[in-house]
Amino acid sequence: MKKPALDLRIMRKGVLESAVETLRNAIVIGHFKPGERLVEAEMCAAIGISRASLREALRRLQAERLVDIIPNRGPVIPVMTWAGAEEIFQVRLLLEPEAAALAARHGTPAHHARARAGLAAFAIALAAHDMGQLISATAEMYEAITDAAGNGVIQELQRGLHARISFLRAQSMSANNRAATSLQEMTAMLDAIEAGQEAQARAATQAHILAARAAAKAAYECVHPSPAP
Amino acid sequence: MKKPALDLRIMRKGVLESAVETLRNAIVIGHFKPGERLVEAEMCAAIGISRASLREALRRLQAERLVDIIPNRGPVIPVMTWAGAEEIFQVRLLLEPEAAALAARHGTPAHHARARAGLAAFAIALAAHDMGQLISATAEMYEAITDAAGNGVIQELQRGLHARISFLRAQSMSANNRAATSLQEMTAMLDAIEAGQEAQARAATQAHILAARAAAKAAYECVHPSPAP
DNA sequence: CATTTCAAATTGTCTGACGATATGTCAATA
DNA sequence: TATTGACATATCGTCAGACAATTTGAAATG
Repeated sequence: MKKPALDLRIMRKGVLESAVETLRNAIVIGHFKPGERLVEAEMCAAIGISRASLREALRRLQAERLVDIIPNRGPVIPVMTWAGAEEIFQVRLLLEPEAAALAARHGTPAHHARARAGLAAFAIALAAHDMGQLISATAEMYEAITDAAGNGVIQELQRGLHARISFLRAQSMSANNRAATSLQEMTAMLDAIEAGQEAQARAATQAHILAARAAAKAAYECVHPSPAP
Repeated sequence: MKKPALDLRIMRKGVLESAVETLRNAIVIGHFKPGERLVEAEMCAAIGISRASLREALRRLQAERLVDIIPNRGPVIPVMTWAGAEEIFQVRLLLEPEAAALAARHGTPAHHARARAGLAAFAIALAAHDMGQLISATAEMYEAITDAAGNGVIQELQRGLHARISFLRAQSMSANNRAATSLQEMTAMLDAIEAGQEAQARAATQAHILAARAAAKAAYECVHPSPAP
């Protein structure tokens, strides 16, 4: 009994783990511009870790497709074409309605509460125009839903897909009043899930994704003015 | 003009990249037992690279869920429970029939040829009882199909899911004469895809996955005799 | 037999180094 | 002027070695 006793082993993350989270968050939030290079030395200094550790972190993010590591050029924030984004929406269209249906069938009150909390946070962030919170609240809500669905693989894939289009989401959210209608759609999803109505949950989720895709496309084409050489 | 001139820059993989492939292959083939620890020092010696490089490789594989890295214990081959495998089949059931349908719609003769070649390799490997070739041939065929489908995200996810259950497949293939019937099912898939019959391609793929799941379950329960404490 | 203590094994992280590759600069040339 | 070539700089790829922290198995102890 020589240890400080109060070390409940909770939250003992190593330098590496924190670096991954820090970087992932920075990328998802949009702190780096697409195409921007991440010079290793600079990152080391910024985060305060050694190059070896940083590179390990980058490998993880590379596998998550959150950074591109170009041989002999180093890490780069990937540029997302609209075609690429559309592929992701296409997959979301396959996964998430199913997840919603599963959640409607297997969800517990605890899950519903958590999802509602996420939704509430979303509403608050919406009023506060806090883009960062908006995104993390969305993530939390989906986390609760996929948790309720009971399929860890879907959850994991969903997480990855969302991360990849997060900055697109940020744009489409800020543009228009997309976030407001998004709130309504998500509310409909949760309503159906809580009511245990699988078909309706599926439909609501599908509608939500389609709307999100449309908004994202609009936002994308706004930022990327259709070029003509 | 000091370089060997004939180095068209094609195929210039670094130590790291090759290490990832080597390890991934070894794991997928089943060269390591589930739960087995991968001691870094040993791996370095075996592959012939530095610890730094090895750890970077392991991080990639960790993100792909092909190794578990337990804090202060190091890399471990993940143990796949049946529940986990079933989750994967559930997701495959969502992705692959759709991919087959897309392939039926967009596939070109070149794609079909490649898929057929993969299938042929599968048949050969089947006759030769070469498990390794059996797995890589399957992978090649699916690669061609998802390529034809034209959705890179589906392809990437599919690749990852297959890798994860590959060793399970190895078991179910060897057991029974699963591989033989599998060959028939895959032939049916390709037939439908080449004929451009979307609905049929979807159905055939679904049937194939369901059969594979059943076989995998049988094989799993055979290896893991239902325990009773 | 349960518990404590200790030493070996292994990981987490850092530092420093060196060749290889890419990219920008600038002069020489057609 | 535009193209080419040569050089310098920045950065990456990879390695070797070191040291503290942690896990773990075994010996020692009560």
